Amino acid sequence: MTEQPVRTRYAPSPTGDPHVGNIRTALFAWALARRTGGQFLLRIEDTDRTRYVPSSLEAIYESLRWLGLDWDEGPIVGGPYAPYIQSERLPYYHEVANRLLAEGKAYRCFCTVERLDALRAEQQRRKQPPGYDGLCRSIPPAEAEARAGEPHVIRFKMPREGQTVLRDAIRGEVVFENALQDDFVLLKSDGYPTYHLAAIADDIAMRITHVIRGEEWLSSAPKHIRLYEALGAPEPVWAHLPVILGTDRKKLSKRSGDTSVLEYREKGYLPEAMVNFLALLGWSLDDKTTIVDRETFVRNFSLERVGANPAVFDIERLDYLNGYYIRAMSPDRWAATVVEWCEAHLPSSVPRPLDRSVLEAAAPLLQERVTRLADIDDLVLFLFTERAPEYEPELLVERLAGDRDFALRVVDAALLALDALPPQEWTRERVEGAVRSLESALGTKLRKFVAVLYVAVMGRPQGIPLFDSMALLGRERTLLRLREARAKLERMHG
RNA sequence: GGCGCGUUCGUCUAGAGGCCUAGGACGCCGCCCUUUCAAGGCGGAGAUCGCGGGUUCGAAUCCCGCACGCGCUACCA
Repeated sequence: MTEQPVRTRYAPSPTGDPHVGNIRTALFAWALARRTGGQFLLRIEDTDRTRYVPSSLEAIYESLRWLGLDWDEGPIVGGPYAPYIQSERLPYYHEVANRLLAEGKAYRCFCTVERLDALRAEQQRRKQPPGYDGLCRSIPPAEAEARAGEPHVIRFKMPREGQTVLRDAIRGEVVFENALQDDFVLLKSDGYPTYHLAAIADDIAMRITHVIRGEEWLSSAPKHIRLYEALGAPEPVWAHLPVILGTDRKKLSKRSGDTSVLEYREKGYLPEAMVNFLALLGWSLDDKTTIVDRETFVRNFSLERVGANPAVFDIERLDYLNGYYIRAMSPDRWAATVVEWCEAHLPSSVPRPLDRSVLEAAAPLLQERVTRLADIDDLVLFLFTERAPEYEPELLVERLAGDRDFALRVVDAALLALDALPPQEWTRERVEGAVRSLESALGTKLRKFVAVLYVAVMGRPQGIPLFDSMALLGRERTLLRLREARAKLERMHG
């Protein structure tokens, strides 16, 4: 509905790698900005020096880049409201706090941490709503100014009566009793602002029109609404996104599964799959659509179609989408993806650079059986080793009801038929012909005995098609592996 | 404890009073295809719409209560 260009922002705090729930918020904020032809900003909220993790800055940029969420203003790219890192904007927050102080909308509080702790403990013991009791609110301004050199914080004067109404784009009206709110801290004693001050002061300064954030902020919305009012700024459109839960229905965290966005990249998930997955976690296009590419998402996104109920992060849906996008790739792009992935992920014992022609030939075979890029590893490793990857002899007869003698006959027959193929005739077609000839030689259907050959060649009973595998492997390595399999079978009996 | 949000197949969801004997997708089961594994095709099971009251000719859809889940309750974000 919103056709006016909108300004949204993603404002993470650098306390670690961005989590999927967090990045979903970024995705929605980004989509709304793009959809309306507005701007999407990135702002770093590093006002808690004790939780600061330097490496997370790069992780934030990398996560956004990976998913294609480009920011119009923010770190690196700059913008008219720079700087976009809060620790570089301290003077501005002091200015805002002082203005509130001067207008009597805030006050200095000299209460010690000890008193606050004791107060909270007492309130809990008496089962009273916790919160600052407003002791320092009554200190005469003149006295407070005289004591300005002492350690203190600056608190906001919340109204003590009446209600504050939040009009949320996703949840409708939410009413809060002012009597239940307390005078929250604006400026900490270390001179840094709290989230409340910094976020709102910046949202105002940066002309943010739509504040899209997680549900965990819903409870503090009245504080923010009152701050907007005190600063004489028009309220933005608020939208509190539901939380994302783990399979255990608890808020997604390290305990209930992987949460770091970058970890999904390392496991071989495609950004387009992740975007599609995240887009449908809380938002829907209609009653049928489940494949939503980035463009479709942007073109159709609206806050009106975002649900208010928490969603479970179901990895199986992500897997499905990832497989879908892998199969949807053009053969060329897929081949390039395979080469790049293998160069970076095959064991270091495999010499580089890898043989591109082998990987390019295997690519189409991989495309229809890979869910995550990491699945490629086990599927192609056998092509880059002299012998078959290590395997137990029992594996050779596993699908033959343990019939060792039969397995031996299969291998012998295969050896005979394949050895008869001269090197220049070692093609997929001829290999297939040779192997299929075993049907009559052994008097059994191919499917009844191929498993032995799969294991002999690739060390596992399943993988990419056998004839292609043998063709790619070449005559010598194939025969070598069959002979080794034979030796294993002979030794087995015991 | 208080305040707030939420509650449709196992999961993501469609549904904004009659189109719902509740639709789609993932997953699951079966069949087909097939050199393994997949992929693909076809079909199936699966939600008395958290529970209880209302309002209405009629409620998944509106109202109230309850239950449960989650969030917040810091000089953290």
